[in-house]
Amino acid sequence: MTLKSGPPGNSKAQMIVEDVRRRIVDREWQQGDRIPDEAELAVEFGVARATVNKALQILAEEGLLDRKRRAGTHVTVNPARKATFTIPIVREQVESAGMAYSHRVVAQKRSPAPPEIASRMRLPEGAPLIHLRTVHMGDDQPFQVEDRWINPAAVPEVESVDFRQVNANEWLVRHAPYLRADLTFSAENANARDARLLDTRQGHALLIMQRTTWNDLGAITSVRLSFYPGHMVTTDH
Amino acid sequence: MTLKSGPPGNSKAQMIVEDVRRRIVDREWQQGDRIPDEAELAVEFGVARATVNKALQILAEEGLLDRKRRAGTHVTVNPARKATFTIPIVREQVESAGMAYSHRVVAQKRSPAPPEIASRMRLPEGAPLIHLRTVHMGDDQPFQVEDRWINPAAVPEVESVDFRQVNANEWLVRHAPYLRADLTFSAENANARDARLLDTRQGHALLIMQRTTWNDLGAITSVRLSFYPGHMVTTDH
DNA sequence: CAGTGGTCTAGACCACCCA
DNA sequence: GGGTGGTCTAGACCACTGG
Repeated sequence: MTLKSGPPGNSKAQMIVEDVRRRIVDREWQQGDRIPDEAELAVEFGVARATVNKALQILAEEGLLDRKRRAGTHVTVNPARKATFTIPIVREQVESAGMAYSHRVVAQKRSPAPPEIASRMRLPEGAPLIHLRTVHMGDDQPFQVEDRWINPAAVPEVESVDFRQVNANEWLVRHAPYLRADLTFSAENANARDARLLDTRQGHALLIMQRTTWNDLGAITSVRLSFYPGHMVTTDH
Repeated sequence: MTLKSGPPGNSKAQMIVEDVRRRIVDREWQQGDRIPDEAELAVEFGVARATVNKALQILAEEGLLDRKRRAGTHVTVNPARKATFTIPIVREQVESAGMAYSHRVVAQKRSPAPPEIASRMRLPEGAPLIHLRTVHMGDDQPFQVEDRWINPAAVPEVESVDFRQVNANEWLVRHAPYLRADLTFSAENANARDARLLDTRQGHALLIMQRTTWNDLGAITSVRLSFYPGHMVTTDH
């Protein structure tokens, strides 16, 4: 068999990905089955082994295949598949919804790390940090409350920035690339301050996204985003 | 320069990934800068161009680099980076927390698709579906409420399964591989039924995860998971 | 149109690990 | 020990697009 030229999957590797995925979805190859090895598939598809290898690695990353040396390639039994989503930049998010973006810094001060933040950033309790609280708005309606801690030890230039004038989110994105990030979703009832800042009722369920980033000097920033009630976060397609 | 053999990054491509990422984090290459082309880097690192290509493609997928033919490779200006997380299997999640898993099917019946579900599954309103409501428990405490709609048109075998005996989550995972999935996070105040099933107060903020999957025959299933208050979902590292 | 990334190939050697 | 995937290479041709 050769690759069907069908409604193009573009590259040969991509076409093999789609063909193999289809065989799995159609249960032609069932969960747990061992599939032919790379050399056989290379002959079947009429391509080099490296091309088959690339395709199967993509499917393995997706979680559809399990690959082991000597044991061969098997269809995953419990395909606990992965989802990806893009970490949004608030301003772009607001503007892509057709609204005018603005933000307001509610508080900015130096402050020693409280226990919870220190643990999340893996810093000693009481480490000197900068604490910011910002409201992000679309068409002057509150959209998201940002509660951010920044570690000057990891980003020395931050000392001289006035975040009342520059959006912290974007300044950090441009000046402090990170190596590693943690991201957590949860839900909380709006407390009095959240409710006031978001212009909503106390007790309303809020989607909370917490993110901490690190570079080689340590934690850069830890931020807790509270979204306006009803907001949804969706994975990429 | 050749690759440092350092505290192994394993493969050459992976070492190049780490070296380039470090140059960006150290701001040796700044946002917007054009970096040397593949051929130059291949010489610098002492490897074949294909190896550099693989490394740079990984960094481009991560969102750190922008690559265009003829224009070359640039450091992304707004690195809206991606996060991935693994879609959990409830039972494994409970058991990995050291608790005994059990589940209870609260309701199972055939039911025409209500408007919201039909739209989410891209089916005509009123399409014949199977509706399941299940409570998942750890050590006999409610952990998650699952509200699931299954489309027999996409998974004919489902007609003969008794989900009181078999966990729907796992049965589907094993018998109905999917091609595409949607995933959405939001927060809602517990309604009376959620509160009763989760053994908590009405109004408590719940993290909601909604997922819909498709194969080539159409939507397979759409499920709405309500987590016990305080639950967090975290990305992979 | 020419420089750059995208992809493929044939071959090679290696690393792992099951039998 | 031997079969399998993991990776690399040198070279080639192509596709896109910026100058």
